[in-house]
Amino acid sequence: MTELEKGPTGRRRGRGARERILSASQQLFREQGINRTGMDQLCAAAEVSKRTAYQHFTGKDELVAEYLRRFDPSVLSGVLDRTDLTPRERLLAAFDIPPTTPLCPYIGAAVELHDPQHPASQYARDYKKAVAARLADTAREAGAADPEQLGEQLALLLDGAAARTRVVNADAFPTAAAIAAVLIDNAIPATAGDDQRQEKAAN
Amino acid sequence: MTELEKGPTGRRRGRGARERILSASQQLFREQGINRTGMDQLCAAAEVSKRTAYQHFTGKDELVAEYLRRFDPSVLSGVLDRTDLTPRERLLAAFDIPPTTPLCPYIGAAVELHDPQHPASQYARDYKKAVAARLADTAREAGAADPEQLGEQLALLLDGAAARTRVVNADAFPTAAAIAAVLIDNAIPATAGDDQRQEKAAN
DNA sequence: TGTTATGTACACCGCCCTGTGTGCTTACGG
DNA sequence: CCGTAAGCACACAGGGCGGTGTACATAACA
Repeated sequence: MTELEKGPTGRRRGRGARERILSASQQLFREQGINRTGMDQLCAAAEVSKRTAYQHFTGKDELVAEYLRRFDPSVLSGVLDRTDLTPRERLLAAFDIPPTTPLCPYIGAAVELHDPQHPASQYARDYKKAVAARLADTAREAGAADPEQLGEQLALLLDGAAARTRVVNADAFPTAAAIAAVLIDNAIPATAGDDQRQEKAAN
Repeated sequence: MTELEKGPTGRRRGRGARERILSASQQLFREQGINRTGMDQLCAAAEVSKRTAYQHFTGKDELVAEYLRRFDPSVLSGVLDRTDLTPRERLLAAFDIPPTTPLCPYIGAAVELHDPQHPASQYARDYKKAVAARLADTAREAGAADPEQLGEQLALLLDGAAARTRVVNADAFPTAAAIAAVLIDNAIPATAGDDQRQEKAAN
């Protein structure tokens, strides 16, 4: 990526600086955090002059908010939209995250910025609610008795796994997946599933 | 508080500056975060000269680490040590946190500092493991089939509730408590409990 | 009483941060 | 080919940060 594709729309004549900036943000904000990544370093990594960066974004705050908006299609939605899996399998697949992912950036942004009014914090809040809603949708599709509750529970498990992985420095997603399996099997009436019917002590 | 009690041990002749510094840390680090709280502001709040602060702590890093060490006895241990509750009730009581608590400071520190080698991060890691161990002990006492697993699961739920409460800006501990109830009832064999024996679909 | 540990007041340093001002170069589109 | 918008290089402002040096005040204890 970042191979100076000048942008899909045809506008912007030069070499797409904005894309490079956002691409570098993805990497640096994840690796180092938001507060510990200066604009100088970020512009250097993006091979963009600082002046140009501030012509694309009014300030770091706006850049951070825009950086957060670049995760939507990729992370979770892809899993929940897969049609080759049963709804129950999709819910469980949400916990099969590759061990490379360091920490949910939304949690990181909310903690680092520490201001609920910050646009990035607001977006993080919206996103988290949207994830819970999507999980609830899939839960409903899977025949859960109380889809909203199950969606909220699974969202909490995802957040817990992300946070605990960060703090303890060990992958906590398998534990979360085990809990999710119990919750899902408990929430789906016995008649709902077709092939997915193990006993609840899946361990 | 902060009424210049000169310290219980009798040592330290002046007015207890160290206590005031740590007391102010508790408040400011929680309210504003670590990175967003400068030493100037902290010293002003503690009514302590900056020079004195740096005579008590070699640097901000050491102060942060010491600040984290001031939670141990109060937060969770108190609940798990209560003898007037059954082990199962104690496990559930861990999720009855007052809505005042903003965020688990250990998660906040680990995210803000962003360096696993930082002494405060290491202490946060140790503490989180200790909490899981204590939960496992209580789980064993409650007769759980796999106490370590249940302890780790409950710890993950606590972290998830804390993180999600912060991001979504709404209390997530009731949801976590509901999950905990399911897990506990699933993990404890039917013959173990005496009075604590409801069916698993507690909802 | 005097010594010493403790705390204070205040100025100061160097660093890095976000953010700009100015003038120059490049690439695209007509 | 030229005009213009996009990008670049560089220096700098202004401020907050962590941290220190110096000289002075006070409290505890001998």
